[in-house]
Amino acid sequence: MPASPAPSSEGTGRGTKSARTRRRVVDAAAHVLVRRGYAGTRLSDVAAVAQVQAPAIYYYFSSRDELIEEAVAVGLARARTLVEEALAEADGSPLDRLRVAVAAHLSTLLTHSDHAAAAIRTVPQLPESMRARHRQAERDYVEIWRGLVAEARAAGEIDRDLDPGVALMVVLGALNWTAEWWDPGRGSLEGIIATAQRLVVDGLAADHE
Amino acid sequence: MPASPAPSSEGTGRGTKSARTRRRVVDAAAHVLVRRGYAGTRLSDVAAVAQVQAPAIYYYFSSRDELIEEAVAVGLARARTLVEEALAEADGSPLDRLRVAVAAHLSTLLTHSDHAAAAIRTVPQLPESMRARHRQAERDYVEIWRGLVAEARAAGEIDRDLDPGVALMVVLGALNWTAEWWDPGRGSLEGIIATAQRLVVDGLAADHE
DNA sequence: GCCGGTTTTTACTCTCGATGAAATTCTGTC
DNA sequence: GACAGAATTTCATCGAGAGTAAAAACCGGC
Repeated sequence: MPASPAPSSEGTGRGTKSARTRRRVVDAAAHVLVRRGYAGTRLSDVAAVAQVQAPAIYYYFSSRDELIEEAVAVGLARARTLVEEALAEADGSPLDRLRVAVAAHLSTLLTHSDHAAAAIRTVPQLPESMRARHRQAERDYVEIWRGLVAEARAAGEIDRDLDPGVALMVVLGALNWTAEWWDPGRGSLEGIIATAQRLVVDGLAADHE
Repeated sequence: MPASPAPSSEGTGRGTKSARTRRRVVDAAAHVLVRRGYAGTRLSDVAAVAQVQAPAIYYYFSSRDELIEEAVAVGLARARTLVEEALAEADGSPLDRLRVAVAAHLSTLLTHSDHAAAAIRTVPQLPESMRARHRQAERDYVEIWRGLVAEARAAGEIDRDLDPGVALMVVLGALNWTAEWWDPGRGSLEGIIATAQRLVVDGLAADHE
């Protein structure tokens, strides 16, 4: 992979130089992970993106897997935090809160660097041990959503005929998959969010007659 | 990857022994592709699943990439064929036809071996040259869906406020992502299909008051 | 039970990429 | 302006996995 200028926020942030390099490496790992998958993520590529020599990575991480695991974990944590923060400020009906979560999830996924995307799209390829450690975090995140759906359902705002568990996964799928095709050329982020919100809410909403 | 009994239809089918071995290899490739991604697909693993020695693969394919490309192409072609067949028999409103397509797409993705899933989930990781060749086929497939949405829209059955292109991708995402989490333990295939149909159609449907 | 073609195997090469180790350059401190 | 530690590099090792080559096993006629 040809060395490219290095994506997003890198190097710019606060902290010691060392801390910034470290962040650059993790960001680069996420960047490569999203495009090449777990097995395809070569340290040499990560290094090129982060603008260091490959062995330098070992100053910060003791193995390739450790780096990858951190990149993935950071992504999920970030998504979760942003969604929780957004929800904390949201009042309104349960369906409104769902709308807020949809927006937060999408904007994290599509703009906040490649971390969230790496976390979400790479997981299935991770070796089992790593995946197991990740699973709990994943479950926790889905739990937030499950809660939202449950509230909405309790409030009678959700179609009774839908299996809430399945419906939730279908909805999350719709959101997650956007990372697969969206780029700013395909329409504005706001446009996607609006479309997704409408689709999700109308899809879930209790019968409309 | 420990040699496992070999998935689905393999070896069973019609044709000369040679043809059956070949099919087994392609099926095995799809099987591994789905779980490990493009870079993670080792011929030794494919061979183990197909129950041959790794070099035997070279009797049928001249390179690893050629094998992978075929596995992916077969998957997409299969999905397309099944959806087209299902649509050919479907009458009813445009939204009904969409429902039919949703069912066909999902059942291909979730049951007809790993091919379709490999085709859909692996593509983004493929090296550019291979991907380019695949892109056209992919576009053709999406075109079918675009047509369905357009018809429904023309018939006034779809919410005018939705951007049809974006909405379609969101819908396809919801369907494609199911391959990421579904297994028979999570509910019946029919259950998923029903939920997805409802969600998709209600999500797209023209305003309901 | 022998033969030419087909299919599969065993034994071997070659390259790439993770990682290790030592050498080198920075950086701030006195 | 020399020193201790931090950060990073260059050089070297090593195993894994793609691909090759030649030998072996299999298979349907005869």
